[in-house]
Amino acid sequence: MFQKVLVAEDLDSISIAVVQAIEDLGITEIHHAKYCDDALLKVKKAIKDKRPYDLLISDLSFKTDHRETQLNSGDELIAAVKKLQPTIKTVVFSIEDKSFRIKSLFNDLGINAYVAKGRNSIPELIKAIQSVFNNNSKIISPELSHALRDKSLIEIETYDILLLKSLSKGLTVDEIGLDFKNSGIIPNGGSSLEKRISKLKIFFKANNNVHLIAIAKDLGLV
Amino acid sequence: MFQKVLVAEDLDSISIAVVQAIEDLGITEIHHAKYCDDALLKVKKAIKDKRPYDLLISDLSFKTDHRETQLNSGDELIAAVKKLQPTIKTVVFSIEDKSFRIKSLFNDLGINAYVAKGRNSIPELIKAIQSVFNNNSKIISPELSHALRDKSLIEIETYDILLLKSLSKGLTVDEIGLDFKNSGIIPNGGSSLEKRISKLKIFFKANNNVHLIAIAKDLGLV
DNA sequence: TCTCGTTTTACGGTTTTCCGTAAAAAACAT
DNA sequence: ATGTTTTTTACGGAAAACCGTAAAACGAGA
Repeated sequence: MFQKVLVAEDLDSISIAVVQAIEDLGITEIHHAKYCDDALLKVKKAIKDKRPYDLLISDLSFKTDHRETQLNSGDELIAAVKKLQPTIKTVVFSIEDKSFRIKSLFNDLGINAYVAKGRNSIPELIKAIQSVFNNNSKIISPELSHALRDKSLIEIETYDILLLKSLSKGLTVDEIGLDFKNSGIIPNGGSSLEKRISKLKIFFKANNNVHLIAIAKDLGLV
Repeated sequence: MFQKVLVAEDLDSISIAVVQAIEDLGITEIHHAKYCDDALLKVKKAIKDKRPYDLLISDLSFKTDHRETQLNSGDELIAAVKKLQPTIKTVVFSIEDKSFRIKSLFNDLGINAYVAKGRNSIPELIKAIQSVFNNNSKIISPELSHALRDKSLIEIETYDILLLKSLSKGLTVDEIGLDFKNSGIIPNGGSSLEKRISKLKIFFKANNNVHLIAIAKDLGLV
């Protein structure tokens, strides 16, 4: 089994159970960080000491508080950690259930497993850790197994997200066009932007821009 | 200390720590439900057996899954329980941090304490339970103590929420007017609706309707 | 009942969205 | 190079949002 494990999780109510579960797996060296920044520091130190972590278990969203932080999400933490230690195994443990998000974790960040926090998630987490140790990859909670197969969101790209974000900031189409032009983003013609928004409205079955943003917010796209 | 306590919490990773914490308080009779419906059943049975619960600790949001449920949130659960047993003490333990929401829990549902899930929430939960036992009320996590004082959201009423919800469903102002007329909600004239929306836009510093709904979504108003 | 003040509604003009069609530009294959 | 397809942009008209002003309806107090 893994020797040295790091848990990044802000909620104490959750980290207690996670750490306990890992202990029950017979892992003795377990460290825990409540902030992404602290987690990264621990990873750095472990590498420096020539005793790197075998496994990182991370949440995705972290509460913001008084403290100034560099890294603000599990995504950023994992990206930063993998830069320092590309071979580390990673398991994400989060409440997030949007296939769009989960897919990008596997494809863009190359995580090894995704376990959704739920009514029976601790046993699932255990199984996922064991599976990752046996060199399996792309482990995912049973109730979300559809997420990786789900084709429906694959055509929503960064450009669309940026467009939705601009709309949600209250910009008009004209203003977005200018903004994109200044940032060198294409297409940026008013008509193209309208067309793209129109496509999104059809895709999400939205009646108008207001409806579209409401849906995008619900899906966690923006 | 309380004799008999019920915990309503869907996430196993959290309920483990909560139950442990309550055990450490010396409470021996602790029950736990993963669904609101189950929690209500337990309350009913306890009343029938003439051994009602002294305290209910509940989460607010519960995941939906395959199971059909009557009650879908902690709000609904607490309302239903208080109907059967008005004197029961209630503590809400949730990630929610919108002052609008928390205020309504105290004012409309009459909860005794609100503890925000966070980096140090288990000790806070313990303190809150002890405080409620000593007949204190309106206990709230330190980082949210501003929420009850916060005047800013007090003038946003049910009517405004309904209006924002209608907008977020993609209805036009005309359609909302008709809808309100059919439901006997006043005012329902197009001009009045526009004026009200305009007020909301000023209040929330929104550029247009799209922006307004984006903000409302962020605040958890709709 | 009358008056004053507030709320609700009506109306008109401007801007923006919304939704077609079509031209221009770019990407691609042969 | 040349023709074809796809993408991007331009344009125009109808609908809705946007925003100010003014009339009508309502409610409380004298």
